[in-house]
Amino acid sequence: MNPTKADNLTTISLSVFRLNGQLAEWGNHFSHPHGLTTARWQVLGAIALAPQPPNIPQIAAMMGVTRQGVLKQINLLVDEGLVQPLPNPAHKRSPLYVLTKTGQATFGAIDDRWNKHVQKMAAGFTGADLDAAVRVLSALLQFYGNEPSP
Amino acid sequence: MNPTKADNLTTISLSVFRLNGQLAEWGNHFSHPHGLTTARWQVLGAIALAPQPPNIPQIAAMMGVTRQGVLKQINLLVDEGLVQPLPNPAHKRSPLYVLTKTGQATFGAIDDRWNKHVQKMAAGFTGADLDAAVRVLSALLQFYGNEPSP
DNA sequence: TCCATATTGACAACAGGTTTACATTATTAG
DNA sequence: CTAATAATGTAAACCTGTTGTCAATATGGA
Repeated sequence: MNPTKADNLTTISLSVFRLNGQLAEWGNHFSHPHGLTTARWQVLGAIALAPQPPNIPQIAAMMGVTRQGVLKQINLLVDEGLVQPLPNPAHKRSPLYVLTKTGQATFGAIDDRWNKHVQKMAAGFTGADLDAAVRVLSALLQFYGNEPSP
Repeated sequence: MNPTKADNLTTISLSVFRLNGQLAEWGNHFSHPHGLTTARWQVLGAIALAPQPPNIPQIAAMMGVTRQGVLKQINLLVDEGLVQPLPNPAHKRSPLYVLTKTGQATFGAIDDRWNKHVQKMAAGFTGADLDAAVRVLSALLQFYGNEPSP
């Protein structure tokens, strides 16, 4: 008998756990030539793609993690010279963060490689399947992001 | 302009990271009344659903994590009386693990609740979308599980 | 049988993240 | 303006998982 819709939701949940681990490991290898890890790459991306220089809580909100978690990576990225704190005129204790010249070059290079990678991968999928997967994952994010568990 | 297939793959990748965090947190709440965490629940499930009592490396392979990671949870589950080591006739140092009476009752109860949960959730999705999502995630698992990153 | 190899458990060190807690700074209500 | 409240940075403890390392046990080929 075919899997029910409920069975598929279980499969998807388990796949997310497993794929998270695989993606994080793959990302560590992928970003290693640039001197990054998956975590630092994501923080770099959050800063690079923000419409305005963000502070730490804004980066955390964008990534869906806690500000304390972001803090560790930010401090490392500042030490490494990829990210630079700007004085925040609106909040003396909460600097805004921007990429340094080096940070921009690094993120530009890895983002190019990533885009080439997904363009290659995309050939293996139909547009309809990818659209459906985006719909399903977005709905799950919406649900589990708001639902106070029973 | 509509997102390209490559854009959707990027969206899916970021969604997996974020959904992993949300699911883990939700699972901690969901399993808390049973005295479990998401991690222990998964280990319990791996043992419960194995066709034969597994040893630690087999559980790790089933879950896609390292045997050392499983070891920590197993030792806790044994201490809590949910899991029991059996002497392994085929390998003196590698016991097989089964659920205790308590472990079976606990897993049965939480698995029932989970199944009720996904059955409710399933109403919000079309069968076609869920099938497509399973296809996409399975293909990604296949790819990232085998690909030595460039 | 005996030895090289692989498997496995165990432990330590590390990475990434969360929670808790506290001090400092902004914001807002009164 | 002042006092309560919220937001933020910072640090420490913990959870989960990884890698690296070692010792003990199986396994298989000579």
